Amino acid sequence: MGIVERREKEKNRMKEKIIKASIKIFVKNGYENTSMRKIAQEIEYSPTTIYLYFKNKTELFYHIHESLFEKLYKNLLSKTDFETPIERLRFIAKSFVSFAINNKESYRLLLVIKTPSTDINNENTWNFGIKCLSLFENAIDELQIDLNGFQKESLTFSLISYLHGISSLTIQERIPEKYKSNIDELINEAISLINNFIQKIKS
Amino acid sequence: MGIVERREKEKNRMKEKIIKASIKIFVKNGYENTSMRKIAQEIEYSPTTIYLYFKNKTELFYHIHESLFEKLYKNLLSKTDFETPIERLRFIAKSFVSFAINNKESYRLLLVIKTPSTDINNENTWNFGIKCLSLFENAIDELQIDLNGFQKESLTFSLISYLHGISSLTIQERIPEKYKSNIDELINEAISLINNFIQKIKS
DNA sequence: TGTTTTTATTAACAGTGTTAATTATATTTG
DNA sequence: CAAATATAATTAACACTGTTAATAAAAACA
Repeated sequence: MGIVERREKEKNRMKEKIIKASIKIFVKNGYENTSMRKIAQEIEYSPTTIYLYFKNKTELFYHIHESLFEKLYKNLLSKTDFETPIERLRFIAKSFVSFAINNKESYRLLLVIKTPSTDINNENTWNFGIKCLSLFENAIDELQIDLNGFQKESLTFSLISYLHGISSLTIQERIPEKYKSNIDELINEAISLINNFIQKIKS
Repeated sequence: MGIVERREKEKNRMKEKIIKASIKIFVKNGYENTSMRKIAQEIEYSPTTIYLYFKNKTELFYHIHESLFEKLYKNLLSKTDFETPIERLRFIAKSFVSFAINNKESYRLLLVIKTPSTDINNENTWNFGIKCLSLFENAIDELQIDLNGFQKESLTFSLISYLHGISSLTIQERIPEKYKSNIDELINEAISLINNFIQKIKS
């Protein structure tokens, strides 16, 4: 059954082609300013062809979402050798914010815009998102501190909330001038805050 | 010149009418799902009439933006008598996150969505936004701690970033189940973190 | 070759922000 | 008061949007 196999392959290649073009358009224009017609133009097919491979814009976006998370994940893992556990955590935190600032539209698509469908929030469809979270969780784990019954997840979420707050306020340009300070400094603060919080738990 | 005066008044009344209807629609449907036609329907005028009072959707949104910030501001000020300065800070912080969670779409319009125009980021047009920030700044001020040369603004921004991170991740439903913990607990953590950070600066 | 299945396209619908042209309503002037 | 002018509101239209139904083209199977 070589034919069936080839057609399967061609179908996947077409899907990839659409996704690749979509990423380009989505990242360039954001979600709302990306139209099916623009994507179609990019791949030189008619707009409705896309609907033969993806149910709708939402479903297409999900694939882009995943692949953008993968990109973030790779960024967080771009360095793996560290002297101390705290340095690892610091690196991941800095990389996270750097990614947001250097890939504004990607970050918006990932964590800022309203999810076009609740389906995306399905845990099963958050493969690389979960992986990113796990990186933080592991880094905190590696600090080998006795959390004294305190929830590790809670601490992880705290750190991520803080980093996301810095990132999103920055890229959405919702910060008045006087508050705009050195981002590096802020991240160091974030780590300090977490660090001190840990100290407090220990004692 | 009573006629000119009356016409001026009528113009303002019409503007108010449009703004009031717009708030309703914007808060109900979000920015993207609010159309000029829907607003027009609400006030029982033709869609293009709105353009006689506001340049475009963006300019109309700016007025809504301001009035939503005012609403937030009033929330943060809904209690003013406190035993200790730290309790004041805690109240403001809690109120901020509560506002976000109880007024999701309002909060999205205020601080999450991509600003439709850079004009909105003009400092002059952020009256109540600045006021909200000042509340935090003052509350931190009142702690009467020696920041030891550390920037007060930086600390304020840190706290707000953290609170915004918690708020936006929560209402945008970007948090996997296992990380969803008690919001109150998280806010207390936020204060603790800030507190501990302050302690560290002092020493 | 003829028939069936798959793939792609065109036409269409209801919706969007916004502008230009037109009508209706006041106000001012003769 | 009637005519001319200024203001307010409306309708028609344009170029977009996501998406579906109907049609055409291409490929696979008989």
